[in-house]
Amino acid sequence: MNIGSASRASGVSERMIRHYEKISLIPPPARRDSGYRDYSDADVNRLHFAANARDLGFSVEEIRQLLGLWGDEHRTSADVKALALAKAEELGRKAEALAAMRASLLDLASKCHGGDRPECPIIDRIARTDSKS
Amino acid sequence: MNIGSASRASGVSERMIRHYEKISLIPPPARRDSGYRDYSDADVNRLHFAANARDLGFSVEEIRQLLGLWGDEHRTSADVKALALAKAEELGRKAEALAAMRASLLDLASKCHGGDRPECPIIDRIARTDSKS
DNA sequence: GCTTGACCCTGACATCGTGTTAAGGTGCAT
DNA sequence: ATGCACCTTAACACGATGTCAGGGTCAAGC
Repeated sequence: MNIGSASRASGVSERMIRHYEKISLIPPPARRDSGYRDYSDADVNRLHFAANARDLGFSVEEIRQLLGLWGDEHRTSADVKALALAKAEELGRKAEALAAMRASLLDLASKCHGGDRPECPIIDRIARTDSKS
Repeated sequence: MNIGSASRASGVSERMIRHYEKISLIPPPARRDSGYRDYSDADVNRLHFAANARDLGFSVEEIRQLLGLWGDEHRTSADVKALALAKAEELGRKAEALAAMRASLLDLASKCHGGDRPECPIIDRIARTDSKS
């Protein structure tokens, strides 16, 4: 299977397939005489696994860990669970940070009449030297 | 004022002050005979404004817009409010996406006993070809 | 056989915000 | 005058991805 088909079958762009190969996230596939990459079904499954993990917010290095655990006879489900919970906590922290920024902006906006005069508490607040609200 | 003092006074790292100058986010400061950058209080205020906006989650290009509005005699507070509300919405969308990923992970983890056996619904789910839960 | 268009190859540059490091010049206090 | 803290520019790196350029390959239709 050529890279284009593998890309469509796995949901990973051609660009990223080549990238994952370069950083050894996936093993180099077979090559035809022409030099074209030739992917097996197992290769495509691996790519699909990576795409799914990426969609769950895992970084490339974490995907590397997960790929190592995937199909490892000696893995324990505790290993995987710990990874998932740690990632969940990290995502939670990021989401909270964004929500806090959003709340600050909405608070500022609520104090701004929004008319065509220049007075604007948003700008005033951003310009303040004593940073905190 | 040298760049180190300006950095401490504004909360922008020296690295980023030079970067902001290179991308014309801030005007080039005066130079001493030695070539050292020499910042005025106005320069520092501008940097501080940028730092505050950055902390609120604005991108460099958005900070450029805000700097244009800051001190613009003809600005309307509606301009600024629209920018703030658009940014708040964007932050909200990002936060929701992270929260959704987090929920998926927690859901998977709750179905994983976490013991020392290899059975693991997390891995099984990530490996599935029909992506969606 | 030849052309055409779709596909593939590698390599390089861009993004965004920031860190780090290297190799050198300056300013000031002892 | 020595040393240390500070400044200068420039370059390379991250992480994940896009895009472009300049080429080779393959299969189908003429």
